[in-house]
Amino acid sequence: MAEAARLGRDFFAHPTLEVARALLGQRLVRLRDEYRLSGLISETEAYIGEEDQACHARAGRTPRTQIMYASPGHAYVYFTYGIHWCLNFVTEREGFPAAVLIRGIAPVEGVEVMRARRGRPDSILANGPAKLTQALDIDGRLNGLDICDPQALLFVEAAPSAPDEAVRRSPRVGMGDTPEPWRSIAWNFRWKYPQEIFPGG
DNA sequence: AGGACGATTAACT
DNA sequence: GTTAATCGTCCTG
Repeated sequence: MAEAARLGRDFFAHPTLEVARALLGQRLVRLRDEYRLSGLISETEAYIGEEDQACHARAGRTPRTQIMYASPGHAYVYFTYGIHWCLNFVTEREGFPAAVLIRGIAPVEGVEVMRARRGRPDSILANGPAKLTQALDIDGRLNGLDICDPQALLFVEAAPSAPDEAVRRSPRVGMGDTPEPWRSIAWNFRWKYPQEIFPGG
């Protein structure tokens, strides 16, 4: 089976809500020396501009948010709660801070390695933003990576998009004291894929 | 310089 | 449902 095409910059150079929706079903791939880890993206969330009071860029350009102002197709990997790493892909255009948070994947390749890394049941191997980064060995070393670079060891491969009837939209998770309308706006996208194919989604 | 809190998770009761 | 873990980031003074 030939390697599928990596998604290029054009895929990410669109309105963030469109990119977040289009990513459902695409294959997130992490290459290591000896093996390949991958999964189909099952949940995403959009963070759009300095006005979005849930977006890290609400504070403007800072050392942390600088990468969100880069050209689309860059990885924004941030550290939170003193423990966890979360993965985003920069969208839209250079100079405008926006990104899609990857919140879940359905493991496909390297499941044994993910099991070993996570030490948890398969049903909850990678169904959370900080779970998938642990399963795929993604951390701050990958912050700022251009995932459209053909040499990159983290990228997204083209795959059939999730069908419309299986996509659900809801408010973003973990909004805490975020003011309205940002707290309740439905910028979370989830693929309700068949349980019999990928338990735990 | 100090403190509150976080785009979370897992282990409790 | 509640809470600890654990520290970078950002805001206040």
